[in-house]
Amino acid sequence: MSMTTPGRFAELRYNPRELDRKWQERWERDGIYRVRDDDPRPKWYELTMYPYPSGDAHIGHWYAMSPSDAHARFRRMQGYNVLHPMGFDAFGLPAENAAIRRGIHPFTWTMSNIQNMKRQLNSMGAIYDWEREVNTCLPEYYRWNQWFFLQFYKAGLAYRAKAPVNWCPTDQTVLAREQVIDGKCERCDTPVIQRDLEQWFFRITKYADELLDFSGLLDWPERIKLLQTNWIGRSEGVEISFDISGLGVQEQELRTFTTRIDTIYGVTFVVLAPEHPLVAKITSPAQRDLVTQYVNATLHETEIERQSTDKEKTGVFTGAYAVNRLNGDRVPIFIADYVLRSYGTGAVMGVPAHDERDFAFARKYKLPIPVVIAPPGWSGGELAEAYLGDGTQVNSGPFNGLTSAQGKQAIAEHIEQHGWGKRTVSYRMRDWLISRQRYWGTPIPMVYCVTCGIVPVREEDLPVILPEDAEFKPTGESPLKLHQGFFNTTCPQCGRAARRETDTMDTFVDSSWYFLRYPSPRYDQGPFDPAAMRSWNPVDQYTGGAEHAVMHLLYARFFIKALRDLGLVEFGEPFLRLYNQGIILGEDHEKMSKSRGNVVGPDTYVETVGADVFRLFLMFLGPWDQGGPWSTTGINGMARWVNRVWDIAQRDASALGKSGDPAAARELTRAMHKTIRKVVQDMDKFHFNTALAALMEFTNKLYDTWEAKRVGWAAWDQAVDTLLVLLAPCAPHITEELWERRGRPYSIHNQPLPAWDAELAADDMITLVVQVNGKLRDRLTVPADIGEEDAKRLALASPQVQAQLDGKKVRQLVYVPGRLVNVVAG
RNA sequence: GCCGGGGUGGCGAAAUGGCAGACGCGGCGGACUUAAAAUCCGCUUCCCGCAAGGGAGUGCGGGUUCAAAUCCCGCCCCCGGCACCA
Repeated sequence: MSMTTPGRFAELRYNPRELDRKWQERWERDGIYRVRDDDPRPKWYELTMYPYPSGDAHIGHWYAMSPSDAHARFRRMQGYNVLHPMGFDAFGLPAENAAIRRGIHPFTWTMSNIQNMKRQLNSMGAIYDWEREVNTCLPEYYRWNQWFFLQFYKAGLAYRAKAPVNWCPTDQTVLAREQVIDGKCERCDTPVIQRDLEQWFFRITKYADELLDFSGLLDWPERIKLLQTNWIGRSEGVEISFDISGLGVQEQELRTFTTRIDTIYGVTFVVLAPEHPLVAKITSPAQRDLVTQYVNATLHETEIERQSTDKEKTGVFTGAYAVNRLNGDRVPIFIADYVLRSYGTGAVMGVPAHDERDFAFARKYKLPIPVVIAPPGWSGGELAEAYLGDGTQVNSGPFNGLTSAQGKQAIAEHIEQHGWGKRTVSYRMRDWLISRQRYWGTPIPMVYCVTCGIVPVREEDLPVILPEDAEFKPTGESPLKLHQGFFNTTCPQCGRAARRETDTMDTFVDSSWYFLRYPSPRYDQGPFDPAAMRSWNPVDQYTGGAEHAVMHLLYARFFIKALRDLGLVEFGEPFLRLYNQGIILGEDHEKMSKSRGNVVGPDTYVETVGADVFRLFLMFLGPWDQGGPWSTTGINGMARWVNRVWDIAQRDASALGKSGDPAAARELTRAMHKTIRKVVQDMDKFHFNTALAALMEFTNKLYDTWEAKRVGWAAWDQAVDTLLVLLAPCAPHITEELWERRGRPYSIHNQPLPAWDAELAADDMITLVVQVNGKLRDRLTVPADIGEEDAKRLALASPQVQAQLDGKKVRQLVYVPGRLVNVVAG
């Protein structure tokens, strides 16, 4: 792997390696970050998304984890009993690929990666309590995935069905959705095609409406809620059937879904998805060859080809007609690949005048385009393009003259009265396909018996252990299929020979409940100790990348709602507050990836500048939620500041004398209280960059104060101690060292956060800004409690203002208390 | 195409109706040094001016307001997500 190597850095006044090691060992020995469930302080569960153990932590891991650690430490110092655990999302594809390519067993590969990543994470100096570590690839964890699966199966939330899946023709395997990038296989770039296979699903759509309700959340980014809302894609409409009783097939009607039932009188054709089950039945002998050809062509189309919106609409006439029951019109039935089998009923009514796609289709196949919703000011002529807006119903029989909004209501009622259809809701979201034709995952605990059919494994027989002695061959077949000892089993019901399900679960199943496990990671009577789980969950603050908006975050919300309905948890939302950090890009402003060779590794930085400088630098880069390109320029500035803190904290305050100038002490105290306020408010909102800027300013203030030699040692010491305590969450090692050197009681991390006093933070004198016609003309230093009359008088008296007025008449005086006077003249 | 985020000095960025550019990087100057580095101090948006001072300025164009980076309308560019969902 090529890595950007750091250049030369400013020399630190201490040895960061020794200091980091000293305190990490001491904290570990004393167990100061060990978390107790029975601590009387209020609990705070602050979680960051656990990493996939890829082997080497990169800058992105540090960018996600060191600020979240600082925030958890901040809450800790605010007086909460904080649980901030860490674990590993240890199942997944890369381990299996390593096995195929290099002959290392996925377990060995994963565990050695975890070991290395733990070393790297420990070098960060986080408050992780490793006694609570969760590792999803161990049977003690994944057996509960299987147990949940069985509960879901019993409750009808897990089911098996035939479904189209993404298939990579080169790798000869099914791909997960997230492995399909722009319609291509993420590994070999081969365009993916669709195949129908028997798969296991979780019935997430049952919770679609509840997942749209975010009222149980305390603070989530609007953006994520919007992404989930759009992903779920709820649309209200009408399922309306067309009469096909004249076709001589078993089905008497053809069901379509529309959100524009007001346009029903404008239907001039009906389109089925090529995979629609009716296609074979209704196609006329004359059209059979063409239709078969089209269906086959569609099946061989890649996803990108089929889904491309710029592609010209194509379709084939089936030779059959359907009757629009509202007006008795006989309209042709087509098949076209732009209609999706999986949405709605897999069939749509074609209203060319009021739908862009139908318009293009009708143009191409010379179908009529009657207007049924008159646009405002419509002359009665032909439309140049589809009109999608509201208007007045025309050519709509008894509904003429209504607005389209009224038409929607009236026509829907009319249809329901006649039993031709009903108002219904469609969702874009599909059920969650959890089957993976992979080895390195949780075996799905199901057995196929010739006599009994699909039979669940008995709960007491869990876990279904992933066999270690699997053979990894690049055939695309799961090693489980080839493993006789695993594959062959007996039916839990009748005892006869049976075969095991060889698919494993999507790893998003693991991450849907791992946060319930941290409070009791070794518990073996159930997925979690109910009391421990309850004492911490739900998660108070979750942090992680926004890329998980419609996957992990949505799946976990579903999972918890399902567990609630199974009576396993009492709450309906797993994560009360969510904050998304941004993404750190490479120096080339591109996403970091091994293939681009722009990956930055943290280890060299930690070795040269130490954990604290590196943590601080990442937090100071810019707003945490924004991310941005990596750059080492500036890391020196952080080392320089840390040196200044190092220096200032060790100055001998007795050199200042006992009693200083009270005014100078007052000024230092004021700066201190302002700093406390700013830092506490900013840390609370994850605004690390501005919190650190405030601490830098305060450091500069301390330098000036020392030079002036006007404060006594008591005020000085209090200010320096405060600086260290405020800095401690972000820079845990040096603050602990300096705290000790200053003779303060161990540990700084057990100190309470100081409180600010608004009165002590208040200014005596303020700068009164004086504007003339909105332009800055003067600044006056005045008492903070100056009255309106005095302020206006002083402003007018200003020579700068007088010069600007120059005979002009003063028309208005705008006074903003404590801020400015604007003289309006003309 | 639709949805979301963003556009401010040479650079990372502050400021969410009231002093634009806090803090930091880089740069320039000074002190210390035989010298350099480090450190400390000062300056650093652009233009005019010796200066005092003046003018312009937050992607572009308009508007609201005593006052706009901030609010409103129209447009351009960058990043992310979704993308024939009827």
